[in-house]
Amino acid sequence: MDVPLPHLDRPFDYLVPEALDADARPGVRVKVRFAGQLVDGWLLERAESSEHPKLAYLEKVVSPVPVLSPEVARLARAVADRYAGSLADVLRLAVPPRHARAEKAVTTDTPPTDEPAPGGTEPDGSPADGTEPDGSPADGTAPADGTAPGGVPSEAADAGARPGGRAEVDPRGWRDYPAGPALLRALTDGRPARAVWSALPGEDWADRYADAVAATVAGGRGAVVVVADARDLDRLDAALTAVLGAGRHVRLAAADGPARRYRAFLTARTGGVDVVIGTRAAMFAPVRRLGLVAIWDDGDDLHAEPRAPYPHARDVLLTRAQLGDIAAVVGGYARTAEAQLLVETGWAREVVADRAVVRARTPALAPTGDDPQLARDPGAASARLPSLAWTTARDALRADLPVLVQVPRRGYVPSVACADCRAPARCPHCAGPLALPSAQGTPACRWCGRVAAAYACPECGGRRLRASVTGARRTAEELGRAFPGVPVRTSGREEVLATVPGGAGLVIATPGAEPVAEGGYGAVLLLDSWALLTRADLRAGEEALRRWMAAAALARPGTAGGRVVVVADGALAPVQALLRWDSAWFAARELAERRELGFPPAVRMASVTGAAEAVADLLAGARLPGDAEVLGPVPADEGRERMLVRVPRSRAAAMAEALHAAAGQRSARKAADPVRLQVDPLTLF
DNA sequence: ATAATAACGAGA
DNA sequence: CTCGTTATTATC
Repeated sequence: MDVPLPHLDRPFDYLVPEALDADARPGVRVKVRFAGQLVDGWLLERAESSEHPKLAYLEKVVSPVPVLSPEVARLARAVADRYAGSLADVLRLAVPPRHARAEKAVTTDTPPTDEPAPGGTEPDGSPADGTEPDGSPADGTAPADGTAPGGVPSEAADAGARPGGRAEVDPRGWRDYPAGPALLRALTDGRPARAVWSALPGEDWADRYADAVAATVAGGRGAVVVVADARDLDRLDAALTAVLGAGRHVRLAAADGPARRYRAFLTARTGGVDVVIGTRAAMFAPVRRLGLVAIWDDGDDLHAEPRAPYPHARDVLLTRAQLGDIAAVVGGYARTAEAQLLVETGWAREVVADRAVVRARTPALAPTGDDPQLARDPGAASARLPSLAWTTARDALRADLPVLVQVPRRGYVPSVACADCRAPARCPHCAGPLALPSAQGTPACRWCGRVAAAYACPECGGRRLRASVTGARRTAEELGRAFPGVPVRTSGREEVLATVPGGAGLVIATPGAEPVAEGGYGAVLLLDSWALLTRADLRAGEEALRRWMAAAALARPGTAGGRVVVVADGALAPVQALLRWDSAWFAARELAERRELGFPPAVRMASVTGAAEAVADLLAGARLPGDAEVLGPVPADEGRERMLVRVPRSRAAAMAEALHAAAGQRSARKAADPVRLQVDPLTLF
């Protein structure tokens, strides 16, 4: 039933009239009379009998095309359960709106097929097992030991284990990673390998993903690859066309428009192609014999769906892999704490290069203080640039190489940090972030609301606090004036450049919009790091490192003259991780810290947002697990407030179910005030 | 929205 | 105890 009300989140039985018998197959859209009115629905299953005494008849089959495949139906149910949401909400995300003309064009003579994936997907079965995608138990049972169910096999272990002379695929660039060739072989052999991939600087990630897809296709299976934005999609699209040839894959992105999107969706659904790439709209793409799901740059917040129930592309893909014995690759230049958890629980193996290879590929990286007084060079002074940054840029331009300058976008909420050592100020009680309600006010926790009157910095004992963030844009523009005669290009919100030519030139870009330079940049300057590092966000450090690595990865190797200057204190952990090009180290540290503080992904959290009484009402009705902690309330937008519920990961399913049931009780008695439920919200503050 | 069902209370 | 009325709940 296509109604999002949580108390109606279950199947309903209807009689199928004779006339609709042929068309009424599982997966079609239908219209039924429900509570006196016609509503849209999904035909999930045909059955001989029903428990229900008096049934109404199906009103209409909207289209005979069974757009909802059994695999996706099962996935959608699992995703709804994980995120305390309704199946109808997930299906709205999973199946794009129907476009009649596109449907006519695609479904001329290609009937959809529903063979289960070789891993054994049962149509309409209950969840395969109680394991979360990261290998931790969903409830109670002991965690799996080190033997990963589908880790990347070692070279020795799988020699000769391949079924009858399957095609070999050239591992190409995957040879740079010791576990790379084995990963590709596993994909070709149809084994559910699971990898967390740390890409080398300068790596052509799109080519590597194209290789992985080609290996999967060579083994007779299909693939879904999700990227964050249109630019990454274009790049992957080109790489796949080069490797697979044209017409072997489709792209699925909301930005491509309703008709093209639905056409691509149907092409995949009807088996016209076995490979779907796209933005997060593609995470539910129906693919025959799905053998690989992959995501690039899983730390990008575009991977988080902004519509209920707010699923994250990485988690949807991992759930998908888990349900269907499907291989999974989570890749990026930087590693997220979530990916690190997959590695540490043994659910996935890491695919990383040896340190020697990393060193050979990495540009020369250096930190510099952000004190412009030190700048002796007149150009540097006028640009308010640290001397090292200025000379590095000048040298690259003299060598006729392009220079990339990364400048954070304006508009970050300034958080409060220690004025002496600049450590973010955290609540002594719950470790939430402190904020200043007014310029002269006392700092208060944005989580638990407690006032931290006598705050003392745990790092240095300092008692003074400061709010950071300085004018970033202006610095970058002045930079252009510091190098007269050099062409300046900008890439940002309005206009995003995909590539720039190889000669001398300045490129000023906001994070995520850095163009690829032909031959690589001679220098990359990472400015105003404080704006990134002091953001009031749990992921500030991780996010800063991710953005720096994405920019630094575009520089030439140090051996070819590539240099990166980060204007930040070299002692800070994210800066250290950048200098050593070791995001695995940082992710492990980050995850350990979050275990300590009780933050995701070490625990599962949910936020409940709405009018104060509504939030209290929902939580009062929720039969939460005994070890659940309720934090808050803290003020949210528009006079609403927010509470956080925290449980150990082993109680995640129970918490989601309890919250969904409580929301159901509220909607059943038509409680007017809406309450927003978010499991693993992207921002906790 | 509407029908069923449960709850309630007045009158036989 | 029964019937009619009203609140509640489920909605094939």
